Order: sequence, then C-alpha cells, then structure tokens
Amino acid sequence: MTSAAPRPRMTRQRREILDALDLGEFRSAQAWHERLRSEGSTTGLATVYRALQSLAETGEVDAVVAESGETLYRRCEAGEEHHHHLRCRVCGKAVEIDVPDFEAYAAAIGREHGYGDIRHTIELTGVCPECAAAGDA
Amino acid sequence: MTSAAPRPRMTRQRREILDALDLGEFRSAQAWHERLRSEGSTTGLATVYRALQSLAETGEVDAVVAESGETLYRRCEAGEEHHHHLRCRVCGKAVEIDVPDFEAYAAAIGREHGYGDIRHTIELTGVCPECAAAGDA
DNA sequence: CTGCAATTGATAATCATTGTCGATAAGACG
DNA sequence: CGTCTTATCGACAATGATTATCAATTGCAG
Ligand SMILES: [Zn+2]
Ligand SMILES: [Zn+2]
Ligand SMILES: [Zn+2]
Ligand SMILES: [Zn+2]
Repeated sequence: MTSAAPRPRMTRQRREILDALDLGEFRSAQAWHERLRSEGSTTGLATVYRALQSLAETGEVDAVVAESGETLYRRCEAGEEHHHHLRCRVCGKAVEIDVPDFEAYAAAIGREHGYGDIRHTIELTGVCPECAAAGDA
Repeated sequence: MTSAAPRPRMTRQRREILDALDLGEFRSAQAWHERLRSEGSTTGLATVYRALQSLAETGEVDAVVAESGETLYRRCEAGEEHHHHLRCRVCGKAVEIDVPDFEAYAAAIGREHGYGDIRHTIELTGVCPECAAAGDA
C-alpha cells in the first residue's frame, strides 16, 4: 500500500552531509550546516534540513527534540536496532544505553489502559566528565 | 545559594489560568489562551505563556515537548511527586503511570558512564480507546 | 492610603523550520 | 557518450511558536 519508496539520489550535498554525520554528536540542523560551511561546503541550509529529516525517517540517524524545541540529529551505528541515549547537555556527547525490557513494559502499560499503537521516548541527559571538569556546568 | 524565590502576585489573570488548568489535558499555551478567551477572559497571550512557564518551573504543572516542538502543559495532581504519563496522541487525554525504580536506574547508568546531574524523560504516547473507536487514528 | 516594583497586554522582534520556484544535475534510456 | 525527465538545489520569503519591549496597571508592603 505504501508507495514504493524511491531511493534518494546520491548528490554531492547528500554525500557531504552523510560524511559529516559520521564523526559527530547530537547537533541541530543549523549546527551541522555551519560545520559543513566551515569545511568549505556550499550546501544550503534548507538542503541540510531536508536531508536530515529524510534520514531520520528512514532511521539512518537519530533525532531528539531538546527542551528548547530544536531537533538534534546524530548518526547511529550502522544497521542498529531501536535504542536510547545518555547525552551530555553541554557538549552533546552521547552514549547508547540499554533499557532492558522497556519495550515490552511500555506495551503492557498501554494495554492495561486500553491505549493502542504505543510509542515511547526515553532520554537521559547529564554532564559528561570533561564538561564537569571544565566547569561549563 | 538560589535567591529567595519571591512568590508571584495573585492577579486576576493568574487565578483564571490556574482555574482553567484544573479541568484540562495537555494543551499548548496558545490552546489554553484560546480556551480562556472563549470563556470570556481578556487575558493576553503573553501572560498565559509567562504563567505557564513559571508554573512549570515550580512543578505545579507538567510540561512536555511534542514532536512538533510545541510545549504542552497540564495541571498535575496536587503536590505530586515526579512521575510520567501515557498520553493520547489524538485528544491529549493522559494517565499518570508508574515506572518503578527508573529514577535509581537512571542515576546508576549515569554513574556508570561518569555523567553527573542526570535527568530523564520518559513519555509514552498511544491512542486512547475513544479515539481508536472514533477512528481518528 | 501611598508608593513602587511586579505584572499585564498589544505589538514588534526572534528563531527554528518550511515553502517557493527558477536553475541544476542525477540517472534512466538509447 | 548525448538526451530527457524530474528529483534535488539554494537563495530567499513565509510561517508559527515563543520572547522581548515598554507604557499603563495594579498587587500589596508599609
Ligand atoms: Zn560534555
Ligand atoms: Zn525503546
Ligand atoms: Zn503529571
Ligand atoms: Zn484520545
């Protein structure tokens, strides 16, 4: 039923974005754009937004909504399953964590209340050792 | 250390907002404002934003950031402790849920990775029975 | 009752994100 | 390889939520 997903064209811009993603932590679309520009890329901001959104939909990158409302993106381990992060509020450095049984637990709670199509969000944030030492608290 | 919190003045506007909050589900600041207006209130939008923010800081109302980036507010049970919700994506109806030991679990994971000042977010969303029946899926 | 700082509200300003649209270039096909 | 079709670009305008301004009010301490 879902129209055959037409795989995106491999343009120079998309390639650059994928590359940049490889070495980074959670950053906003604008931050990724700035980084690209600082590396000499001429890719436009709107293009970065579009690419990140598309990548997030296919699960190739993780997206989290910060308290400020900005959406932050990060490249995940290749072909990785659903998972969660412990992220530094200061520098964005993230660690993937394991939340055993939570998936099943969530579904059970939903059933218990008659809710269907359950989805969940678990975000852990803190201050990493480096940032704590630097006192950027 | 934290400057003595000067309790907010009890103005007509603040009272109205508190009252409206009593009977509601998760709604955006703008939605709460519209509701007030429809009830005859003349309270301004900026005031609603300010009141909700202030209430969220003191924990008198819960605030969650939707995927869209909007912040949604809801009045919680009086004097309630930290807790989490199972919320309907369609109508906003929410149930408070219990996530045993997660607080301790989160702190442990943080310690394990050297992260400090751990905070967490757990949001469960689904479609409530009524909305499922109505097929607004 | 007075005086003044906290609060309000209409409005302008921000800021992230999305839409527009002519120009460009993947990539299918021959 | 050339062509052709059309997804994708990018500069810029538009949107929508939230915040800042600032003069006018008004809790409320004294
Ligand atoms: Zn850090
Ligand atoms: Zn999960
Ligand atoms: Zn609550
Ligand atoms: Zn519902």
